Amino acid sequence: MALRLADHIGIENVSMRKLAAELGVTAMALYRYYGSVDEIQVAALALAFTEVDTHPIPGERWDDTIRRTTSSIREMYLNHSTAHLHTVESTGADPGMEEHIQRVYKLHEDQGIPAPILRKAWRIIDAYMGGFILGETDEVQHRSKLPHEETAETWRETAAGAYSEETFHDGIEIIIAGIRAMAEPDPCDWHTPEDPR
Amino acid sequence: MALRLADHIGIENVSMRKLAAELGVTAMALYRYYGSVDEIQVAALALAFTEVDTHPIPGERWDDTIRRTTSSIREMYLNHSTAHLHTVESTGADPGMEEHIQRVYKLHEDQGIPAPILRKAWRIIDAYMGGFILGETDEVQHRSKLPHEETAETWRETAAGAYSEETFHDGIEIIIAGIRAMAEPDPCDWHTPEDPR
DNA sequence: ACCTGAACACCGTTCAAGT
DNA sequence: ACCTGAACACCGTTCAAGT
Repeated sequence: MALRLADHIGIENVSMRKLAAELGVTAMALYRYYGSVDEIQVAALALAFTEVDTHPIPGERWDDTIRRTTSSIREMYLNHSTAHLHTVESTGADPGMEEHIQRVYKLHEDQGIPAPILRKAWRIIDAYMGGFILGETDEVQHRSKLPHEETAETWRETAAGAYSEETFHDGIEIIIAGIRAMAEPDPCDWHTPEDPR
Repeated sequence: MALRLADHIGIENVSMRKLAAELGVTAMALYRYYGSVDEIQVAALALAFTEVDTHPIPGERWDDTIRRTTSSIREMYLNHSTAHLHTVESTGADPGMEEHIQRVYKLHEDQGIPAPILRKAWRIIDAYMGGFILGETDEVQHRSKLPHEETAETWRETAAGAYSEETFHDGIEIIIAGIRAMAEPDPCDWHTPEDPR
């Protein structure tokens, strides 16, 4: 499959010809199933997203759901860091990605988060995740070939060590705090309903 | 120059051969000045970043500095939205980008923000900016060719309208609020010093 | 010093042709 | 229905050769 090949050589190097060769077939045969090489890329990305933990946990609080799902997404990208999935330009309009977005959205909707809060929270988390993953996978990529000076200035240190699990959670906590501040005076005790049956 | 050509055809379509033709020269001549096509891309990105407003304003408060510089970066990317600069993979290690990072970092350092606060704030803002710009420029790109259904479900609406000036500022405000919460009980009255001369 | 031409090893995609 | 071969119009990059 395209994702396995991407793990080996990077998604940007998955060409019609190489993928076809891997499948023991000619490149042109792939056009029966995918319209272009970009379509194969977003299909591989959507497949990777099926590995993300988005199942509902009865009684789970909304902020714990955010911590769990965002961590799972980050881990998925790290697991496939050699595949450079962050370089895939997904419009979000393709069916595989839509399914994932819808699943997470429903999770929070069912928790009873008011729609305007959810909208704003969604947007900032989406942007933060995208940026963090972009930066972190790039850094994982280039870390080894950096000069790694001991006498680095503070600003350089900050820019270079910008990505780690701790940093990721710091950001998520800041955002959760910001959402609480935004929702005031709502006590924010939204949570996944207990299993009704 | 490469940036002008990128504005016309998109940076990902700026090839050695096309750029050389534009300059009335052969593609191979460019290798005297740039080692590869990727080098030309980050040079174009660095050039675009010189358009960003990062000058110090005596007396300006730290949060206003954040609002000003982040807005300016976003506007720069929007001004060059046809160039798809967000697709450029910059390691941050190239001289042009380093200069920009250093300038903004010093701005906040001179305001007296404590180093640990600045580090955390920098990281989350960097990630948020990266993700927002990635999402917004992609959306600007694909907006016209989306189905644009009137009967869209809420989740789809949220994902689609995720990027606008208002949304951008909402996110920045949430982050600023989060930084204040993180710094407590510090009153956070950091600001650019008055001109000493 | 600076530029060129030809070449190499690739791409994505189309399309008529095969079974 | 599904796959192939050949072709087209591109790439980035190398390198010996020109002035």
